[in-house]
Amino acid sequence: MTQTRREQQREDTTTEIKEVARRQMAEVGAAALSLRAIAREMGMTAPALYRYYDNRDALVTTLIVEAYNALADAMLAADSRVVSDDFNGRFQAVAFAFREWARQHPQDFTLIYGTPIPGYQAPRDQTVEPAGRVLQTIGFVLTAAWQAGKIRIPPAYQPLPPALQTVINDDILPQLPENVPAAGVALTMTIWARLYGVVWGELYGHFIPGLAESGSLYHIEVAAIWAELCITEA
Amino acid sequence: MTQTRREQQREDTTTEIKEVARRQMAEVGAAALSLRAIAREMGMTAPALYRYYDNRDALVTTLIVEAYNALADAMLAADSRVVSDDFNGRFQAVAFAFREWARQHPQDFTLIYGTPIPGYQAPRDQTVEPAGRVLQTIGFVLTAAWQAGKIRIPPAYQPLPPALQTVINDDILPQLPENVPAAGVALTMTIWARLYGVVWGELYGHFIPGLAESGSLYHIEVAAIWAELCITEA
DNA sequence: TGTACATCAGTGAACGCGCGTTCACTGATGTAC
DNA sequence: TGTACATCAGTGAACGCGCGTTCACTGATGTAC
Repeated sequence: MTQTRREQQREDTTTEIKEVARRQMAEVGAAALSLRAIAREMGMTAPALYRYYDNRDALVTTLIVEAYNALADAMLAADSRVVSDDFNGRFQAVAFAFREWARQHPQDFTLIYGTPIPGYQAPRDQTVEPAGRVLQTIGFVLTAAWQAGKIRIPPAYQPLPPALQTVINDDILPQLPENVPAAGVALTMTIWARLYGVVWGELYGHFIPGLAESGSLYHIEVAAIWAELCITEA
Repeated sequence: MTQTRREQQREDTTTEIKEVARRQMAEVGAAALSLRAIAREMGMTAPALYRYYDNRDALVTTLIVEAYNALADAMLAADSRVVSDDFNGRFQAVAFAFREWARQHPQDFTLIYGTPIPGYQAPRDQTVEPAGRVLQTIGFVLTAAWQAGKIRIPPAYQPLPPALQTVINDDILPQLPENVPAAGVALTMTIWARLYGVVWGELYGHFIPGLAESGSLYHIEVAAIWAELCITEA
């Protein structure tokens, strides 16, 4: 089924709106994203944008969903480039893809993981699933390594506090493959937090200015995470 | 030296401006902090605020500096409430004070560690020192525990990558007490990142909705950090 | 192939609102003699 | 204790700018016969 000229143009314009929006987020921040400014940069008038998005929030939602998906895809792609039984290699690949994507798309990374936009409420039915994909990508590698007997779940995760155990059992595990242990879900989340914390700190200078480029701290952290999990045969 | 009525009033008004500003940050976010809105809420006209702050950015800088200091003070106070040779207890106290303060002052926590305000450039000569106090509070406890031989610096930190080693030696160590090892500085920063990552994730729902209240994940993470550092005598 | 009609992208004016900052000013508070 | 003067908090009008969204419209693209 081929596209008519009109459909083609509509697609192009939609793409351009998102591109311009992302560029503007980099300049003025997501909170100040302005339909009028986007239209101006595109040489259109603002009301024309309402042909493409119901309102400003709908555009933001699209940007958020695409950002989560792009990040998860980048991580999955990195994982697939490593031999599947090199679990340390796969974890490193996924972890560095996370950082790389953040550095290449700081405005998108900030959109999804930075301060929420005041007054904007993300529609859960659209954003929850893509947001979960990022965590699942980390969890996927960990699960594989764990099932292969190459990593352990640290003692601090066992037993889980009852409240956490319940939430994970009820809300999370049903949506995951079988054989994923509840403690592994908790572990995945804290590992995400570790990666995120260092990337964010590098990105916005919460450590030492000028340190971000090298990524030294991130290298150390990724190595430390694996060392903590890895089962070394004496 | 007693204050005149005028000085007293000036102080009160200055305090009130900051209070109102913080409340507004909670509502609309730091990026949308508005002098006119603050004045309105105080029953004044906007130009009057220029008697107290040179401009909007000057007010923001004050809020940032006070937030860093309040957080560091809360952590130091928590530390001082624990017997000084109970290093695990002190670390837990400091770590939980960090989380508690974030939960009680989410707008201030977001101001200092969230997305930077677009167009606002923090004056380094005012913000760097207070920002450092937070990291130093963590480092202070770790250093004491390390000097007492109770914790080790994990192998991933030794040797440090040369670039990192150089920056720490040149820019950081001169401002710290003697006997602080360079690897300890790096460790302090990644530990901050771990605490920060979990707190941020809880605060803005990047894990599981409804999980934040219990703090289960944070408990696990704090325990896991100490377990990784602790030297257990067999 | 040609004509009549439907679709829909984009316009331009308007509504009602917000902002930071400046300026000349009023009037209360504080001070020096 | 009383008077003259200096200080300074706060006002109100103005400048020049921004925003999201609505509405009635024009004119090009696509479609059915």
